Amino acid sequence: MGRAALSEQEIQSFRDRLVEVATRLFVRDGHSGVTLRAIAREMGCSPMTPYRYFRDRDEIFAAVRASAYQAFADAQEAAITPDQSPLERLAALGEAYVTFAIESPDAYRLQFSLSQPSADGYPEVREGELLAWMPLLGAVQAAVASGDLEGDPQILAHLMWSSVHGLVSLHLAGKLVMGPELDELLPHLLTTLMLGSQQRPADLVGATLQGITT
Amino acid sequence: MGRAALSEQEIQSFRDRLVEVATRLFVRDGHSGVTLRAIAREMGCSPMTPYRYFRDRDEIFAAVRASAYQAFADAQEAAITPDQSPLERLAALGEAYVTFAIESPDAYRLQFSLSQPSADGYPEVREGELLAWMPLLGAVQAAVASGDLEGDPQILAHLMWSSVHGLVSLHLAGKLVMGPELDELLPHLLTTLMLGSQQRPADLVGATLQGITT
DNA sequence: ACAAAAAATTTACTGTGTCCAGTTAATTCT
DNA sequence: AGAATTAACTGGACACAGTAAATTTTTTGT
Repeated sequence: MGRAALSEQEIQSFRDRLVEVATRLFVRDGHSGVTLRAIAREMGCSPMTPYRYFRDRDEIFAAVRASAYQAFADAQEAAITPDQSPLERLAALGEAYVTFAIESPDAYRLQFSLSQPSADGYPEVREGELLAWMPLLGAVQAAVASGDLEGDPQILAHLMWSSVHGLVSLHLAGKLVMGPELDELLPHLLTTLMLGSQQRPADLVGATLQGITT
Repeated sequence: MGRAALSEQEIQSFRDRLVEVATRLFVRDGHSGVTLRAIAREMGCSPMTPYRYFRDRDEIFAAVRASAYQAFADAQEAAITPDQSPLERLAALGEAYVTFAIESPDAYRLQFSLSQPSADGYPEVREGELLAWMPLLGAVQAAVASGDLEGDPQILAHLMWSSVHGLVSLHLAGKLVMGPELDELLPHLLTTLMLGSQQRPADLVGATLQGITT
């Protein structure tokens, strides 16, 4: 009949390459440096070619975001080792979270900036979010199961996530310049959250976390 | 000689009107709806006229941001009443914080979104940030002075701010759809933070805050 | 009334995302 | 092998953005 349609494999490969290029541009030139035309120039194709593989600009950015989430989830997974106690694991996840945000601020911005278009209609993005969320949830569940923390794991995990996110977020936005810095605040935040979420003697939990986060 | 230069008063009045118009557009059409041309159309002047009063687009947005901070600071101030205990005051500030963010999500985004250009070089924005920060810092200082909380007020205030900011931030980004909602998380967050920041019997502080935030 | 100077507008330029019409290239049927 | 079909791609427009330069309008002192 006619020309064969692109195979799933070809489509995926083009998409992957484009996401890679877009990410590089993002890191190099920041948010406003990533234009369809710049991507196309960098890929050696016409500005319209990407439209065969993505509906529009938003879908391209959704793919880049999904990829960023994947990298983030990997970093979270990598922070986990079998020998950690639940609290140690929580502290390690917090550390990894902050480290990722500091080392890849653009990726982090891409994932969490408020002016990002919502993930509705982009299941890959939602999927990435869930993937990145699992390690923390698992660690909190373990901590509750072991009696290190008390409360609903879903709620506790949300509190920790949002708190650390808020801290990182303000740091990246350059709003922590007056007064204490991120390095100083993170241990305080973690210990405060832990202390507020359990019944054990405060000095015990505090000592455990201080040993990890400093 | 020639024509008189614009008085300081005229300049300020034009700027104020423009910020007002821009804010309205922001609320109505969202981030991408606010263009210089739309502002000019709405103000009944040519697209170039604003350039007499602002250096460029960034400076316009800085003015809008400063104004948003002002409104935010006002909301914080309004949440304070003389008869509140330190802990009640903290809870009230947290409530007011969240309420403002929910009711004026665009203003909030404008202030805190990560992809916002930094406040460097825009002293009015920095000033607004400081203004919005003072009530919380004051309340924390009072709470430490009264013995309700323990620790460095600067650090404690930062922890509270960033935690609540993180929560609101994730909510506005639509990332709290799975599991617990903002209404449920906020009281938990506040009590957890308070409990983690003091030595008093947990049930006492918890009861006080639960009474306020629900 | 006139000249000069500042304000405001018009025009034009570059760069954006995207639509549309035309072109190229690959595959299959005869 | 050759023709027909059809998907992939290209290049050129368009509408919109921010803004620089030139131009016009308005206001004021003489």
